[in-house]
Amino acid sequence: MLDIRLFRESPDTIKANLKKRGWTEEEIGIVDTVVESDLNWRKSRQEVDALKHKRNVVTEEISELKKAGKDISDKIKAMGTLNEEIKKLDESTKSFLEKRDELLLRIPNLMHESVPMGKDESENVPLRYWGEQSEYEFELKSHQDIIEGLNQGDFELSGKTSGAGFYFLYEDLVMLDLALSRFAIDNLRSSGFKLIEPPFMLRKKAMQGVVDLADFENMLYKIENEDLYLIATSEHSMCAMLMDKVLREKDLPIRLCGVSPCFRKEVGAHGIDTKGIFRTHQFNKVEQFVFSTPDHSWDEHELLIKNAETLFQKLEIPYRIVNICTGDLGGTAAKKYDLDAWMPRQKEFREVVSCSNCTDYQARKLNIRYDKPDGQREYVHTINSTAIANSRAIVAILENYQQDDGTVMVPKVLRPYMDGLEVIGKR
RNA sequence: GCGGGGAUAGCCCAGCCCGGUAAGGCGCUGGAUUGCUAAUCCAGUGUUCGCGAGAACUCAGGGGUUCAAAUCCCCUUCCCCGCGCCA
Repeated sequence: MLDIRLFRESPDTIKANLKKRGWTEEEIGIVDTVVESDLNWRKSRQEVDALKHKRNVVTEEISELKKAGKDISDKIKAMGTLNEEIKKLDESTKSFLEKRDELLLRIPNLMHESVPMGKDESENVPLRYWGEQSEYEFELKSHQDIIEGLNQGDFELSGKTSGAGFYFLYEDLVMLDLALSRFAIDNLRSSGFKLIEPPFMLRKKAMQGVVDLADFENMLYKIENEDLYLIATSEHSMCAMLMDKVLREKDLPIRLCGVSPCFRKEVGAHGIDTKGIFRTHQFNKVEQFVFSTPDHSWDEHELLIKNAETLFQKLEIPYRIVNICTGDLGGTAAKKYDLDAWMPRQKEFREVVSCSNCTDYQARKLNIRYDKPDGQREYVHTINSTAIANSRAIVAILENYQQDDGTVMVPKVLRPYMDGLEVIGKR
């Protein structure tokens, strides 16, 4: 969430940001409502503080009188009515604050100036391209057909057991999945990232600090009768793991490499991706996550996207980097790059990596701060990026590395992780 | 799941029995002193409100008793030890 001080000092900054994000004038009115409830709270707070001060003074007097052995019944009587007033006023003060904070949670992050203006994903801006798109002399197959044709997985069985959006993978594709994880892990660890296997479920309090409110409805699976949600990425666990902590500046940046399955409801997802493994309710992913000082978070953001690019370059899969525009940027991020891999069969670039700087938006919700040498205490910045989203990387490999006989070459860098296997054939 | 012990500031820890408004240490910051460093000494070091003087809050979270709660009572969460169950 945003700093309440910004609403007091510069509400127009927030309004301009909302406008860029495509909010209507009416929706932008929420900013004034926040300012108003903040004023109400502060006013009410001052009144109740004055009464509490009075109470503390009387308490002190009673203590003195009692020591002196004098009568205190008058004082105690006055205290009764005072306490009633305080209780009443305390409740309304609390409700003003709750209203303010509830509204505050609905207001998205301030965007970086380099985020391009645009109404939706069609106006995202490609920044650079890498790799050469191969020429194919034969008719390319979809990744689903390749998987089923080679008997390396099954979607009908998973449909029966679990519904659409799940998959069974067999043999070489399982090994490929594991190889991708290990490939990404080894690269990140050698760059100094700390390897983490996190909890796959989080309490609401922790989850709320990391995600948008809407995500609870559209993305997250809840465990029945428990205060637990399945993570949709290890970003969630890694970000929440330091909630309520005060870090030291010398320990920053903290660079983490998370490995976990990801669970997503994908409400609203429909159409071409219903079959196959491109968009699923469950997949494995290696994630980069950084806690940084505000001064360095933009450097870290660039570092993470570079790391992701390095992985795809080593996999020899053509891609482009896209700067996500104002109208398509999620509420938590201040700026986001996508890495879109070239899919020769679909003849288009598809998102396989997403890299966001959330600045202090998550840190403020989770209360993650750091001590500066001058004694000041500030919120950290959080930056996250996919390293490899395995199922999507597999799709990219199947599309790019397929051969005319229906088999698929294994990218060279993955072969050491697959007992030297060079070609995925029929099982 | 059962029994016992815990949760206090960035970290460690006292106070709880016996209610009177968070002590001390470490670390960090500033200052003094000193060829330099170290050591030593002094001061500061939770959150919020207030232009300010100042004030309120803060002892895992919530409720209660009381003029007054870190302290007494109840509920919840988490951690540790033992038992049980278990990949």
